[in-house]
Amino acid sequence: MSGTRALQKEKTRQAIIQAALAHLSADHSFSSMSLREVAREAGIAPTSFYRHFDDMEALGLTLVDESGVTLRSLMRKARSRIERKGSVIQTSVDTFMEFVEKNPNIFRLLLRERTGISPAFRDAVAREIQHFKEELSDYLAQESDYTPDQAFTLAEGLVTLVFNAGAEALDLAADKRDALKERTIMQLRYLTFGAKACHLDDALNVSIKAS
Amino acid sequence: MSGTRALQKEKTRQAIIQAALAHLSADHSFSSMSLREVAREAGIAPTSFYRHFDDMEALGLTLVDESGVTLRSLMRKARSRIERKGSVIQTSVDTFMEFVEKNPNIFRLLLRERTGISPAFRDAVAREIQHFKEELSDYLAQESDYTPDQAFTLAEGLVTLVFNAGAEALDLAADKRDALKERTIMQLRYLTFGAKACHLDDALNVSIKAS
DNA sequence: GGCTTAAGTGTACAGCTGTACGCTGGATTG
DNA sequence: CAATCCAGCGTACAGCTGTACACTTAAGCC
Repeated sequence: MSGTRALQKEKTRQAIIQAALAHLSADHSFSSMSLREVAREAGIAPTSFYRHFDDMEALGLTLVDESGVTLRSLMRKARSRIERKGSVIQTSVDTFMEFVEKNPNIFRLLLRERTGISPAFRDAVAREIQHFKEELSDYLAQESDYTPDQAFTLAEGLVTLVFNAGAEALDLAADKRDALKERTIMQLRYLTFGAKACHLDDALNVSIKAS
Repeated sequence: MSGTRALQKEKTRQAIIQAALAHLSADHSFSSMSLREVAREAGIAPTSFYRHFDDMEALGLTLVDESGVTLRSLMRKARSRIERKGSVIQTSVDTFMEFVEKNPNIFRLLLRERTGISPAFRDAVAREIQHFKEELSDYLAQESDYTPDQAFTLAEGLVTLVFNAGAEALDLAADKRDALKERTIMQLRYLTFGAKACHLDDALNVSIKAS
């Protein structure tokens, strides 16, 4: 029961995971990656792969799950930063952009498999993003007094804008990245301000919606 | 010079293009499509493919260009609808969603290759979307009196939200699609309203930005 | 200390891929 | 009419893929 065996197994399992992540890049996606390629990179025989995963799809789903863990720890970090410093929007964007810069490959994985070939992948990524939206929605509903629907609509918009900015930042030179970041921040402000106004509006039973 | 020959050539060229488009679906992307597959579907020998395109990438770029044509005709249509009926946001979303529903495969192509493996593809798609942003930006700047920067920032946000909604609509049942459409419209309203407010704000030299 | 279990190996095979090459037959040209 | 061109074909080949199968060898167990 000491687990010399189990320990070694876990070690090569991690080697496989790391090999797959390492091979991700702008010019190499997970779906274009072969089982043999991963095995080669991990330093094992192709057939040994099966001792750890049923097939490449199973490995991919594991990667998505792992990236979910990373993302959620990121969110917790952002929240504590907000509680210390205040500015929700600025902090969120900074934190997210930091994540994209530090984990471009994980982000690329999510980005690509979100619209990829495998239904299981698409679902897994969609679930991660949905988490993101819901957590932000809860936070917003609690801070201001939006209705649940309004909070979710706003949160969804914010997440969409930030996520997309991250995607564009990936391929951008550092100087243009700052401009993008600024535009994104403005867009988030517009959205938040509009939501607030519309909320007050509803409360007063007036309508700006026709505008 | 009558062109029986050239005519036939154009015909099989179109057959190739149509074969590629027809084979696109939720579970089959362009990048996962082989040259032989396209040739089979088009009813020609694999090697005949080379009489028309250098390789699959060249065919892909052609498809992206064609989709650009479709998109731009779409925009013109939307604009004339707006001039007749008025509501910018509602009309834009309706038109775009109609496009996505009628040309899911073209939209999938753009969506996937935007984050794909090939730099040429990514650039081509980015250029199409940039067109979109710029045309909308011009339109906004002309209708209201935003500064060019503000107009572009707003346009970019709007395009991002609509494009993403289209992507999500692809995999959604019809009943949930309506809810998504409604949320998207609200988000666009928030964004537009916030931009307007912020613009007036700037003009008066006050600041809501700290909010 | 012997028996069992299982992670990792090497070989093998069928099926797919892109594409080089030489040919054919009908349209085009002079 | 004869000469040329060229879209489309069939064959061929090397290189890659996933994975079935039988094996070794070291750890775990009684």
